[in-house]
Amino acid sequence: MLDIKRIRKNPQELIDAMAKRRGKGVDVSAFLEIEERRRKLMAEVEEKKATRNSVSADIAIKAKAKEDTEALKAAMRSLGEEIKALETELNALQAEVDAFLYRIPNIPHESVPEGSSDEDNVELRRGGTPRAFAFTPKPHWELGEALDILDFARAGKITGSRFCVLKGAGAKLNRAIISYFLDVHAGRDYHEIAPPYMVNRASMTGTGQLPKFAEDSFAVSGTDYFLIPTAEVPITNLHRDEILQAAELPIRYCGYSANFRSEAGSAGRDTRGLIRMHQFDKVELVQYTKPEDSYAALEQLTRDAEQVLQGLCLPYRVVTLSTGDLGFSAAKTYDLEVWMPSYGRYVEISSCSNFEDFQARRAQIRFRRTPGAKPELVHTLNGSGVAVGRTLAAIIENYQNADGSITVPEVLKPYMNMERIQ
RNA sequence: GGAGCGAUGGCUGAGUUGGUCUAAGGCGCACGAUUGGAAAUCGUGUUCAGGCUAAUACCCUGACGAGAGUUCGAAUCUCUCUCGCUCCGCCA
Repeated sequence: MLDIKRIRKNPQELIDAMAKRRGKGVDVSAFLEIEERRRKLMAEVEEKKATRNSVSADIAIKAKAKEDTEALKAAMRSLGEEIKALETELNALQAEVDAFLYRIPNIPHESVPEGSSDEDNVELRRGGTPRAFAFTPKPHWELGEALDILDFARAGKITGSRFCVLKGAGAKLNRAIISYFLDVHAGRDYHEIAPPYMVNRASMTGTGQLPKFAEDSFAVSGTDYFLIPTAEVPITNLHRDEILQAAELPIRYCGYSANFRSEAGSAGRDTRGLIRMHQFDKVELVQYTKPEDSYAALEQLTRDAEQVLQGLCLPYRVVTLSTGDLGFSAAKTYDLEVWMPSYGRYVEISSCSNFEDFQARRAQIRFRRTPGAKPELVHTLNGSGVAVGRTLAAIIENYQNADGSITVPEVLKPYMNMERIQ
């Protein structure tokens, strides 16, 4: 959510930002008109309330002095009805203003390249080199099924499409990846969190999944809970409605969770393999920082995420998302993309974003610069560190051998107690 | 699922025969005094949001878990909901 005062003061900034995002235009002038009416009406209501408050105080004094207060009470009765009617109108306007504010995306940072889509993302750097295979590499779903470590058919039977059953060494490899990621990050000053996999509506609103993207999440029937689409939601909401102390910042968390996404609108895309699942594992990194530190933190967070790919010796690259590809809540995002032989290209495996105060304003996460100072909004950041399912796929493909076996990456051997999966 | 109790500021904790209550006291914190310096002590101050505004000044409005109601007036009375605790039941 953006600062309404900032929009009032500089509507052009918002108009320009929306143009850069190439999204459907938000009608800024219509918004400003409603907001103007809201403020006028609010002033009117407050004035009437001030009258009622002072007269009510008079009534108390007169009643004590045994004077007649019936006339005043009658006058206040009708004033009360007036106030009630105006407040109903005011609430409606407030709801309109809120609905608008909750659906405006964040303003991209000035360093974000302008563009219309992911084709305009800018490559920043690469790590490792795609392996030159002496044989024709197979996709991970073929290798996985042949080794009987991935079972899509039975997942389809017991649940449905876009689910997968991991078996034997596949399940173990998945577990090894999670443990390795957590050990790396928790060993570098990220406090480990094991969050709930369901959250309430306020949490989903706090990080920006609601109200605009309700169809992307799974709601739990009979409750007001949602399955988390990412651990970002519970971990960023950990400090919702809190005022932190400056000395506590930056706060750095890492956490593993399963993630659930409806993948509405992606029918037909990535239908084979582990790339696009309704349920997938991920280790997430989250930071809360002072505003002036957030862009340095974004660089660091991205490096921290990259480290596990380097550890696994997986070829990857880092791209800066263009304004057209930037997510709703983010001001700036770096994607980490891993080399996927079956796709013949780099595939997103992590998304590292600075949300500035966009989520903090929604979730009311603040801090005091010095004891007694006025609370200010923190900046929030997060990044995958990294997606586990896609890592599993990348390992299977990049570490495959001519005979269809998979060599276990060096750093995972201590977790696996095996050299290869065959 | 059943019964009972509770939710107040950064924290703790009064206030529930409705009326100068944003709300005592304490802790914490800030500033000052004291001190060679510190501790201790003393004094003063210290909620947040919105509106107005050049203003983080003044003034006005709102907020005592959330929402609705009664009333001239609600932390206080009524209803609904959420969360927490205790006991019972069930259960990995």
